[in-house]
Amino acid sequence: MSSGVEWALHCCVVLTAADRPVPAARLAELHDVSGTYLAKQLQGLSRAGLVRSVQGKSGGYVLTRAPEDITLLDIVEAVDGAQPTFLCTEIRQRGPLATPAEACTKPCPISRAMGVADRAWRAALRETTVADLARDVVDDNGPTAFDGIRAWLTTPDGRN
Amino acid sequence: MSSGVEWALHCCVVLTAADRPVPAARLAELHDVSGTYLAKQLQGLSRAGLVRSVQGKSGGYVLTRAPEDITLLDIVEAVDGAQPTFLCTEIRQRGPLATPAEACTKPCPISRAMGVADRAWRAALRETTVADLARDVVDDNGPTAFDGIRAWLTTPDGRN
DNA sequence: GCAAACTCGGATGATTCTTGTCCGAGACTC
DNA sequence: GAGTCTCGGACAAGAATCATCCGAGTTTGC
Repeated sequence: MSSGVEWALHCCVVLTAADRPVPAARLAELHDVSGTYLAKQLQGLSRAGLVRSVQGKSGGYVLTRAPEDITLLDIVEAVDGAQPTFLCTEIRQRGPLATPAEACTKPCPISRAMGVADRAWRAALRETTVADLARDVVDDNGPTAFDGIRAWLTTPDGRN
Repeated sequence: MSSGVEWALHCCVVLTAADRPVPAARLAELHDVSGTYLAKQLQGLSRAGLVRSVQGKSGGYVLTRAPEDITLLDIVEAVDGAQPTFLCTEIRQRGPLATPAEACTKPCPISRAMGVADRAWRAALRETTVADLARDVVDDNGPTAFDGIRAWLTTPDGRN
């Protein structure tokens, strides 16, 4: 799994605390990661409609939905793509004892079993929302956890 | 997910039908894949103890356990490694507002949620055994499905 | 109304991991 | 005891990720 997913997840959580657009560069500085590359992940979130990009001088990214309506699966699929973890290449149709194509009406048993596991994984990701994560953060770090972040995000531009 | 996993899974299923060691090259020919590379995956299965390698003239690979005692998870972890799909890089401890290390007694909420999903995926893979897959194959392709494979596998060496 | 500055977005290159290959060590057969 | 076939680990090529740059568009302030 690409590490860009981790960055995107953290960004979505901190965007919960922001009440105005936050530039990608600022999010990158907060997490101490490559700003230009984080921008790529945010573009993915933007294409998926999870965040809205605001251009111009005081632009940046804002969540489009309420945190309770954004699931982990939404973010993972937005960044890493929605393709299943296991891709069946139909090797049963190859080789000297290949199964004829007309007999392959349904996916092969291996593909089916992997599909079940893939759906279980996605179902688990769908169970957790960004709001849940934000609540866990305050449970872990205290109710003032986001106050400092909100203040830092909205600091005009001065080096802190 | 690496495609070597798919090859290894198919190999384990067909090894169910073999009653003597099958060389890697023969398994590769059956599936029409790179023999030298398939050998690499089989090495992984061997290290994990799922198959036993027999050297010498009539050597090859044999399953070490009964098919109903080999789960999909065993094979996936043997080939792809047992590392979790999501690796937390602890970016909460980086940047200007880094969480102090002494406050990080437990994994961050994001890591925990991803861990839940990862365990759900693995639990699903643990539910299916190689014996289940073999049974599904005969359900799909008829009771004689493995007869041809067994005969072909045990054909001495002649081009068929 | 206009210039300027700041933002995102897609096109472009380096690095790491997967994919694919090779040859040597060891074991069984004859 | 020689030969032949097997696996096992070390060695390159290709692909995907990771990282970067510059241009298009928008808002801001004058």
